[in-house]
Amino acid sequence: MLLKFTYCDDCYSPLKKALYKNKSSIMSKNKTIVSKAKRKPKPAYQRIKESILRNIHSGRWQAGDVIPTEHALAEKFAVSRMTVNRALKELSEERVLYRRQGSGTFVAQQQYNHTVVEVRNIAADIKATGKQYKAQVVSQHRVVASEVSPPILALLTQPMLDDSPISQKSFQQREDSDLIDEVKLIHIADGKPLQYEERWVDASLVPGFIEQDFSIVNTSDYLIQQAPLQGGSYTIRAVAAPKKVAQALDLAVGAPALLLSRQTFSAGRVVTFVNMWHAGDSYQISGTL
Amino acid sequence: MLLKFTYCDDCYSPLKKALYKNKSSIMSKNKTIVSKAKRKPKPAYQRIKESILRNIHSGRWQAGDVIPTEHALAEKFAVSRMTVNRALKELSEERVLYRRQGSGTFVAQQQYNHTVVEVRNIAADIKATGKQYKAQVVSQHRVVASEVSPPILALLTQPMLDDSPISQKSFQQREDSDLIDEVKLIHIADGKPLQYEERWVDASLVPGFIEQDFSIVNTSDYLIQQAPLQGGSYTIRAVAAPKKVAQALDLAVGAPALLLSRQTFSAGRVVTFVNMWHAGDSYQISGTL
DNA sequence: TAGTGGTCTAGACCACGTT
DNA sequence: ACGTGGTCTAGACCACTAA
Repeated sequence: MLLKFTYCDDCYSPLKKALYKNKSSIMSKNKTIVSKAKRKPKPAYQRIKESILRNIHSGRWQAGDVIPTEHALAEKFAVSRMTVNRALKELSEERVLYRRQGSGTFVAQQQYNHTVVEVRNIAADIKATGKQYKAQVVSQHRVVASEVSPPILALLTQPMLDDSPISQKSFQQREDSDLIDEVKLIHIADGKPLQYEERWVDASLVPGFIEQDFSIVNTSDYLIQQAPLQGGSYTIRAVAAPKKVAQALDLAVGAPALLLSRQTFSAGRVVTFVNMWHAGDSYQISGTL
Repeated sequence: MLLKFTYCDDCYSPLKKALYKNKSSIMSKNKTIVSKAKRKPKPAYQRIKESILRNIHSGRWQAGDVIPTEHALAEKFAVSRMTVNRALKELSEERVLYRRQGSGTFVAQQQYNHTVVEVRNIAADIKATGKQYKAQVVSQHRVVASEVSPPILALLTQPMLDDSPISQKSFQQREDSDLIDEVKLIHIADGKPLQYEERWVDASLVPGFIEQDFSIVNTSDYLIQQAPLQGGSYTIRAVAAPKKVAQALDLAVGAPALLLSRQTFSAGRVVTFVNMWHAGDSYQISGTL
């Protein structure tokens, strides 16, 4: 007699049930011999995830399809619902599945077009490569809001993106008399200028900011210490280097520069806005997915 | 008499215990009156997360400090250990904490310098904004590897990053006679060219690729369907637009362009390498953190 | 060896969507 | 009304780390 187990790649559960049944203590003593197999038992939720991924990659489950319910999978894999729940929750965090309460769990559209980039602390990055890091302060002073150029002031006043952590409405108007700390500095690796940083900080939110020596203290590090940051928005653009940037980075005016701009929020207000300019030929953002 | 509840921001648990105790059915009937308060009860794990975050932001718990054990927190918040575990697991996934089995749970270094960027499918993005999307195929043909320019061929042969999902060593050499599919096309939104895409594909890994009509089928979408992608590497740079790009995007030669390059891997080989060029003044990568 | 986190159970009540 | 996922319990065994 032949048994076919189509659709059931790996539902076996290596002596799980027996082990966790604290009620079945009768048989537990004389059965422990059965499986001395040394291979580390992969966590059940992992095996479930892998099985689901196989079903998707093989095409058996197409994008948009409903997959079996938590109850059904729990029974199939002979595990508790919580374990299945963990597998499904992680897969939906990984955007392989999506879940709708009351409806079910579905296969998501495959989206390997999504690229996740990580932009890091430049000082730490330079030091990590073994190069000598130096920060040169170009200017550093406290001004009243009315002295800040309107486009910059706007970015200190309202979010630049619609889906920002803070809604436009909840923003409060800035007074002309508000104090803004302004710092401009150059980050240098082995003598080569790598980044020109222009930063504006709401002085009322980070009182001691302008007194720091930014050739020693990293601006971001200090802000992170002082203000409980809640989120931020950023943009990455390729721009023609304006004169001030060209001078700072030792470039020709109009040369391509990578500009990373970032707003950071705390307590419903913009704590800081920063422009980070990089020479196009000596800086890139990279990573893996 | 005065009771002080220092260090205990929100350990109260809104009638949780009673509700879940199916044993305490004696008192359940005449006590339900107590809290008709309509405010939606936030999940317990959320309240625990928020409490921990407050402890960190207030400076009570410093980076590197051990925080109370799961058992202790479970008791403090009057919840089960699994619930505390969920809160701590999520916070460590969010890099607020880190955990070491056998040692404890610690406050991580705050790293809001890390910016995560998401680059998406441009066709879908354009359509999502309500603009009319069009793809114009510039060229499309199959060539032997020896005809591909050496720098491009290298990117089809080996990973461009050290921390790529595939190690350099495991890479196999490419034969001159290997077939490469090459496609160049322009992505247009409401008549304005937004992206110039140059793509090379290992023809042996994606057989039908070159026969597609890429004015209809998105290159990435097709590849995702055909090959089980395992990962990728990318770089983002600001470059001066070369002539071919300038023509395609209607730019001046040398104008700043945002270049996103990406390798994608499958089965230990590079499936595809793509250069995506964008006019600096009409394209930006943005997001929130 | 004692204490930590990692995983798991076999139930439970609830909010939500579909019918 | 019913079935789905969301959350939670009060235990349990295990692997790991440190004393």
